[in-house]
Amino acid sequence: VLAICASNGRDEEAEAYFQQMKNEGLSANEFHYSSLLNAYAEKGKYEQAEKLVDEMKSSGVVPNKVVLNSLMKVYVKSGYFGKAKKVLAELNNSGHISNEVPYCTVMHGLAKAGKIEEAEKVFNEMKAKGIKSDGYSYSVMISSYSKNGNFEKVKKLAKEMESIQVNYDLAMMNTLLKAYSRVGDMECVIQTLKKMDKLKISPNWITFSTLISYFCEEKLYDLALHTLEDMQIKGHQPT
RNA sequence: AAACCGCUUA
Repeated sequence: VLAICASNGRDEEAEAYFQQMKNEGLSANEFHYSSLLNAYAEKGKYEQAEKLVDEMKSSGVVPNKVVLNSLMKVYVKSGYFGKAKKVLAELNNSGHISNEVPYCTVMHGLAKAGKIEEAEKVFNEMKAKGIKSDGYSYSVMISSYSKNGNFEKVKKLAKEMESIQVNYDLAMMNTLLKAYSRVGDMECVIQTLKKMDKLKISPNWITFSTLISYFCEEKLYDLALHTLEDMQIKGHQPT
């Protein structure tokens, strides 16, 4: 049954099996709960998810961090940020937070909803807790700020990010590049590119198209063309 | 064993 739930995982089938289990008086373990909860999370059925968590608590199953994490995801998805933050606090108190991921989930949700100040609060809280930040959180914040047009914040965060040791990767670089191009800071764009080169991070087509459109905006058509050629050399198709 | 994050109107 375990295997069936997991591999069918995503759908109503899992729910059906779960019901069947209960009807037969079998006790569900946390594995069952989490896979089912995930199915709910996927569909944004937050009431169901909430009920499930209550149920599992009352039946003595301890919600592990995966479960709580999934629950948070549902809340964020449905716009219940207050509840999401409560779950987050719960995670905190029980010392279940091993990384920044849960914070990022909330932050991202807040940022997407345009509640950037809230997101920043979460962000600061995270830092205050001394949770190691490997750059994902910065990515989230930077891109939200650049979307919001808050360029000072973008720069500040970017600097801050550079001052700590972060694991740069492609998505990060793309985030930075996009943010810089929105700010229109050519210097930083170039610097970022150099850094990419140094770190042997190879650009993908998103990188290229970000660059090209930025260059075009800056009327640097030669550069844009050059970038385009580069792109083809690396085997990317221009679209 | 399972879930989760950032470039996605790029």
